[in-house]
Amino acid sequence: MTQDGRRLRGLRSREAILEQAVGLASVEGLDGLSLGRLATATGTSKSGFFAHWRDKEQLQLDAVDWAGRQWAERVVAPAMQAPAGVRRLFALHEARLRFYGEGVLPGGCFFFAVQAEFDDRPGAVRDRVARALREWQEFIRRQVAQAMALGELAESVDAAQLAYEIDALGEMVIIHSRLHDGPASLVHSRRAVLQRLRTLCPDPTLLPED
Amino acid sequence: MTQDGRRLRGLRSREAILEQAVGLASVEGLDGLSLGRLATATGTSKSGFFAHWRDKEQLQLDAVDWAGRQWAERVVAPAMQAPAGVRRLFALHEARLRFYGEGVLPGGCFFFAVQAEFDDRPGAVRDRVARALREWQEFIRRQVAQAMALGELAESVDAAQLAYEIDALGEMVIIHSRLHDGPASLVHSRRAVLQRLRTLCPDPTLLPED
DNA sequence: CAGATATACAAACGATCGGTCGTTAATGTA
DNA sequence: TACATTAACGACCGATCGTTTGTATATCTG
Repeated sequence: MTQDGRRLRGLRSREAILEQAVGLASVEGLDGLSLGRLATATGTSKSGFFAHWRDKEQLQLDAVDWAGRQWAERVVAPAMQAPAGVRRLFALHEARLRFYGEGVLPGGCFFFAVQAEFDDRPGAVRDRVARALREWQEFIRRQVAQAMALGELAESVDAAQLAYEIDALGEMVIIHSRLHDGPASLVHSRRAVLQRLRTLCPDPTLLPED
Repeated sequence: MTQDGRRLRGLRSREAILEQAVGLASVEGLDGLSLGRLATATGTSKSGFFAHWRDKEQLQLDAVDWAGRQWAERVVAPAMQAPAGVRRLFALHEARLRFYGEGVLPGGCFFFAVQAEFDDRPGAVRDRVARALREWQEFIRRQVAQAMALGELAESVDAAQLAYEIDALGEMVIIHSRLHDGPASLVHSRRAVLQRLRTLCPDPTLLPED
């Protein structure tokens, strides 16, 4: 093996720290997360972080990337196994709800917490978050367009509009499930998207009834 | 006049401080808002706050109430002038979008910022926020039920489900408009709710076409 | 093996945090 | 008029914040 000592250990602890950081940030935000608490949670020292990152902002930027990769692996990738079109579109929404429902992150959703924190605070972190969310929104829009091309959605559909609605109904789960409804929010969100797609789909049998 | 001196001045500055606090909290959250910055913004001293509130949490609780009153005056009240039923329901959504679009609060929406901050943090503030949002959700649900009773919405409608969808599409505007789309988000949100209501309404002429 | 590099730490820095204390002056009450 | 209350302040407290410095050591590179 080429490297089994310092380098690998460094990578490992780097990954471990980022995982903890993303988890904690999903609860208290990326700025609300203090280096002191992160050190306690990872069982290391505050000053040790500066061997990996120049300052807190660099750590925040890497945390955003890490959360994006986690989302790609745990939400996007599973959904891509469904056949392209309206089924994949709904699989995407269900994978998202599963991600929330399983409590993968203690705060529910990293990006929700972070965008609420940084939407009014200019800077590199805000730009990185905005880009990630723009790519996600654009990804949904492409799935809608593909479903239209396959004839699985009415031609009258406005792809950007439908993508906006699906994303809104997904994002809303975090707010509602944590603050009052609990699991009822998941049901509402699932049903809303399902019925919306079934209405627009010439062949509703492609989708579950309920 | 019964009081024109110390008492009234106290009330005035109390209100002025709360207004500033709600505005700042819509940007950086209720906890992200520090007493030092609030003092600077209001042109007073930190220690002066403790003549009005026992500690920061009491100020936060009053800020939640103040924001709730502002919402009632600037969103609910105007919408109540529309005739009951599906028109009032849509007027409610439009009043909300107007509130956001006019930039009444520098951060867009107080409750959005605060619920993202406190949804995972037990305590009195979280409970107060949760109650306010539950009442708001319940208020929308009653408007849906009333529209159904008036025969302006199909009987097959699930009131809680529709209320959830309308609220989700309203809340989402804050995220999207601040982080990427800008005004396009307002258009998407308006259209989504309008078309949803028109589909469910036996007499779509009650609502604008677009 | 020698020297550079990478990982990690404890200790301390100035700044800022929420909060306390003592004081002053204006006002309301008896 | 005498006294209690209220609004507001400056000075200061201990805690915590992000960050810097210096140091020790394990690992790579030559």
